[in-house]
Amino acid sequence: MFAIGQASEQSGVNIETIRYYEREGIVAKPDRSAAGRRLYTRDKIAKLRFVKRCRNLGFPIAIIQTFLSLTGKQSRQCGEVKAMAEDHLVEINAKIENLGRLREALQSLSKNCDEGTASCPMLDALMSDELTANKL
Amino acid sequence: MFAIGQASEQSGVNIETIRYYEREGIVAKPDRSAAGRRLYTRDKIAKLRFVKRCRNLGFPIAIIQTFLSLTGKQSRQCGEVKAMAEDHLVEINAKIENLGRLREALQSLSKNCDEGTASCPMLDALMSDELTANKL
DNA sequence: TTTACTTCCTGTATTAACTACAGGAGCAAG
DNA sequence: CTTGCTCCTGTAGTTAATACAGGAAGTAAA
Repeated sequence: MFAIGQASEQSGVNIETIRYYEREGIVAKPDRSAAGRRLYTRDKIAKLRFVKRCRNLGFPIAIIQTFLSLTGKQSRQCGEVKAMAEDHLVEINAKIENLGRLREALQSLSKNCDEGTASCPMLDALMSDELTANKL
Repeated sequence: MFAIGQASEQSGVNIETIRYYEREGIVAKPDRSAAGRRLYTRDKIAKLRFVKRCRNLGFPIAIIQTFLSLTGKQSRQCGEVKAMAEDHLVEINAKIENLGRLREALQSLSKNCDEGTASCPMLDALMSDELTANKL
């Protein structure tokens, strides 16, 4: 079992943020030591890390909670799980596509620098609404 | 020239958010009509759309401002531009990798549903710290 | 075991990035 | 010229954190 400071270090989630997630019911309450200190299992720390990653990718807490809930469902609710998973796949694919375009833009910018040119056609493409505009 | 409502519709950025960005100096002030209404060029709307996409991908405003500033720099500052672009590429690659893993997890979840199995090994992998833990 | 140092506790306040009014003015169609 | 929409400024509320304040608990050397 790990103290909150270790949980924070291992998950990348700020100590204050961990307590905030607990207050708001975003993650389950951890056990407490005799003196009332929070004690985290590896499993709970893994969940914190997952939340951290998803937040970093721009998913709101509510969506992350559905991600987490998807894993815990009984197979009885399988149809529902499947539908939700597939809904989110569309959004995730759009994000991957947009990140790919941003990456190309920055690569092109970096390459143009080597060549002494100043403009960047990739950045213009990134701002255009011709592709995936409706997905984000 | 477009009114703020049209700019909002075309960029996906809420009207109130556009005004907020202007107040905070995140985007340049638009021209005004004789009666004082904001008027947006296609170019300004493209920038709003870019900000929107980046926010959606989890980048904070400050980073997005550096993205935007990268395009406008003189080639004199090329070295600096290149270094910043490459810094961000590391982060973007980590995001793409994590999104790829999330996608696999959801696909595996959806597939497991078809097969009647309830657990999801991919989601466990997503929560592990063995890969790219330090990048996000 | 007393002293010193660090981590943790609860509770409240502040921040970042929006989002939602309130109250009033401008514009466009019938 | 009035009905209905969009826009204006300004202020207040929301979400997701983040930052203290003041105190208790663990840790470890003197």
